[in-house]
Amino acid sequence: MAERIFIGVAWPYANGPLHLGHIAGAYLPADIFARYHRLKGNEVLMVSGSDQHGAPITISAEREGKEPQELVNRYHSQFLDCWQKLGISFDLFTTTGTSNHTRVVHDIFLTLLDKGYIYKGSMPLPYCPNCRRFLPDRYVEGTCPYCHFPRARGDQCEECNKLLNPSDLIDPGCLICGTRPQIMDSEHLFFSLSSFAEQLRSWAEEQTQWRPNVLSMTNRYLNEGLRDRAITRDLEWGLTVPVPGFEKKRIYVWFEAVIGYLSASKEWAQSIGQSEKWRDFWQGDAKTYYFIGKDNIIFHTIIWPAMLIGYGGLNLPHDVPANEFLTLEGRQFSKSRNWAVWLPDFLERYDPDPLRYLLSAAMPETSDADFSWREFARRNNDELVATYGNLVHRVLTFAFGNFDGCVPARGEFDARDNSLLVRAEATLGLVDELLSRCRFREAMRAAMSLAQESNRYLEEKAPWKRIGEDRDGCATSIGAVLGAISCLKTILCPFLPFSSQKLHRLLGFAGRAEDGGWSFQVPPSGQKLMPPQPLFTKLDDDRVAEETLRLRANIAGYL
RNA sequence: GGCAGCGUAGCUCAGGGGUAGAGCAGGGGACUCAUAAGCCCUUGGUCGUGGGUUCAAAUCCCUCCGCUGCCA
Repeated sequence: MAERIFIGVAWPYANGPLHLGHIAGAYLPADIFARYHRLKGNEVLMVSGSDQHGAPITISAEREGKEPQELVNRYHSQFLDCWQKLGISFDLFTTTGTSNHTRVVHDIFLTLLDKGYIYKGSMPLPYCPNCRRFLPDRYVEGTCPYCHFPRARGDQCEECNKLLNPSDLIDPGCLICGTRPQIMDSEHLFFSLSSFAEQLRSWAEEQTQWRPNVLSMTNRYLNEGLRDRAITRDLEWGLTVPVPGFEKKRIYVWFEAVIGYLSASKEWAQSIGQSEKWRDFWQGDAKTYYFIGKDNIIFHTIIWPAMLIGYGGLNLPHDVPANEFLTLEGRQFSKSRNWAVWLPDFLERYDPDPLRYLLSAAMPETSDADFSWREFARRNNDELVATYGNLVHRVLTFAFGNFDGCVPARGEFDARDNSLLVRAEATLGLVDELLSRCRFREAMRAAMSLAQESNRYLEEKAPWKRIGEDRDGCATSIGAVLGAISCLKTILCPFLPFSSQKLHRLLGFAGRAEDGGWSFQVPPSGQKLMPPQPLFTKLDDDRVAEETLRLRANIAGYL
């Protein structure tokens, strides 16, 4: 029976390009999961969008002398381009800048206000007497009390990474004019997170499918006690507050961004002309998954669920398979230090599937994982090319050259032939089970071990020897191994969609590799093969050296 | 500073009270269809340190060291 699967993916912040850490953390696993479920015949809705509001955007824009909207538009189109090139198959990738989003956010805001979950209060905040405005944390700069870095921000010191309050800073100043801010009370609206403590706790206790890191982070937060949070800010850039007296304030970005999952679903439904269709994915027995990095866990297991409970009538997250972090050559990715492999840059020079392979095989599922160019080249050359790519190539060139470019007519399978095909079928089942539980690394390993088994089979059958003495037996072996390869094509579809499509065509199939669904498609005898081409190419050591040098050159400019 | 997690073969990691595992790298071999790829065999580790519980600890508990994250 077909299931309905909603997949929400973290909303990238539109003030800078994406790097490989974002992909490994959320976008790739979400896409693998979505493609897998579509292959299974399930109905999938995968959405996300650019997060366009908040102080970091206005600061970046001011630094570049641009309007926030201009900056945001640039990164949004860059994101779209990256999804297309990397094969991240969103059903909709929108933005928080749509009128639809505002409408949905205001609806939730006003409903929570009506129900008493949002209330007025005041808090002491830095105020610049010269600019005559309250300053968001990031608009206060001063000397870090810990490391004495002279330009620490009011929320965090970029030098030593300590979290700060504006009042911690030595000699604080307004980021815009430099005037020393005063502390004044400002009226804001608060979300009564504490009202949901009991409901959240009993709900979280039932979520045995969650990963240990997600469970422990959530429990720790619940145990510390939930505090109400201010959900408005003294900013101009952002969503308006639909409450009289708050015309000059804006909704705090984390509060409205998570609502994007719902507003994007409604926008998607509109776009296909069935405006109520979003309900299929938010109500009833649809399952809801959120793919995010570990820094986002509590927003998806505490805050967003609290908002959903408060609003009522919508499904809570079924699973939040948060990944740990990807490091780069052993160090944290850092935007401010330019220590990163930027995705647009990467995709200009490399194909998507080798990256998808590496990040699947070394996904930071249970602990942090490291990306290095040397490891990328090694896994590409020694695993992807040598084990899988070469298997496909050696079989296809042999079949194409010896059997008139067709899948040969085969005889009866013997025990060995059958054991290979049984193994292929079993791998299809194993990967199915692993992917349904979001075990990506293990699933990829299972697929690769089928490729190894196929190579082993070939050594045993040695069709290159038998072609002269036992042409029929040889044809049968080639038929069996073509079956195994065809099965691999399907299994790897979620991970390596581009090369699976290429292999689909090379095997002589028409249409799309996904058309057959999650099933074992054996190429029929007589099917015309395409002239073989390698699926992947090797990366030589010079490329590794060149890329590593490029990385170090980038960071050198910032030290 | 508080709280979690991690530290296992040269590298990347899995396992998790009962004679140490995988892939890759290293060494040897047979083969040649294939992107000098693939296949077989094989060398590597007192499982971070010091204690404790147990008949038995890499696995449980505590100390310490190192790394990472969350919170202040």
